[in-house]
Amino acid sequence: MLLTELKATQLAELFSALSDASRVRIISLLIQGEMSVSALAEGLKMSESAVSHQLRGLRQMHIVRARKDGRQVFYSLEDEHVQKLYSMGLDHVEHG
Amino acid sequence: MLLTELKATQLAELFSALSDASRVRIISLLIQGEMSVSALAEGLKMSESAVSHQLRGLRQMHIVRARKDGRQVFYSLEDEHVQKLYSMGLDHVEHG
DNA sequence: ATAATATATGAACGCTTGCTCATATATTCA
DNA sequence: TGAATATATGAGCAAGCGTTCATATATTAT
Repeated sequence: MLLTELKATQLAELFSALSDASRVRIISLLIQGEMSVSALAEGLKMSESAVSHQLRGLRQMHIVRARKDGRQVFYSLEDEHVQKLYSMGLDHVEHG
Repeated sequence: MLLTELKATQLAELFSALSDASRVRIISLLIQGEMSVSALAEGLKMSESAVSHQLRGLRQMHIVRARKDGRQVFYSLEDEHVQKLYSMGLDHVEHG
């Protein structure tokens, strides 16, 4: 069926969330559970600023959610959709 | 589990295939069956050159395959993986 | 209040991307 | 052979992206 330009754009935006290695790695960590910005930065060996910028984008796409606790902010996946896309993609990359 | 940088990059490349509205629309047409470059260009109201450039990228990612017949080249999806990602993404975009 | 810590934000910069335009290659037809 | 058609390709350009660096904001501790 023919896609409207709007839906094509929305689909492209959704997949854009996973179209960068840094974001993929952020999501791979968040799949295991919520994590603070600095924990993500340390785990990924990225600057906290770079991580924060990426998280902002993911937040705006409603892919992650932020929970503030004291001066830390813990991020987690907003729903299971992206995780499903992630596993399906990983499966494709690993086997076949 | 922690992703290697290599796999994160491969995953990002895979999702990049669907991270642009033009490519999403190309794939939405190819899901219905193989199509020539000019038919794609007409259906999508894109220049044949733009379509051809995108098809080259998709070919290099092994997402589409080319079959030459006379002076036309018919493109089709190389396997069902991308189609599965596409439907899952579309599902997410359409019903929440 | 002041300092220290955690995160967010804006500007700037280099890199990539997707297009157009011109041109090249391949195939068919007259 | 020469013209017409279908696709591919390369250069160039504008827009977008991901980072760094400097700075701002919010929270906690002294």
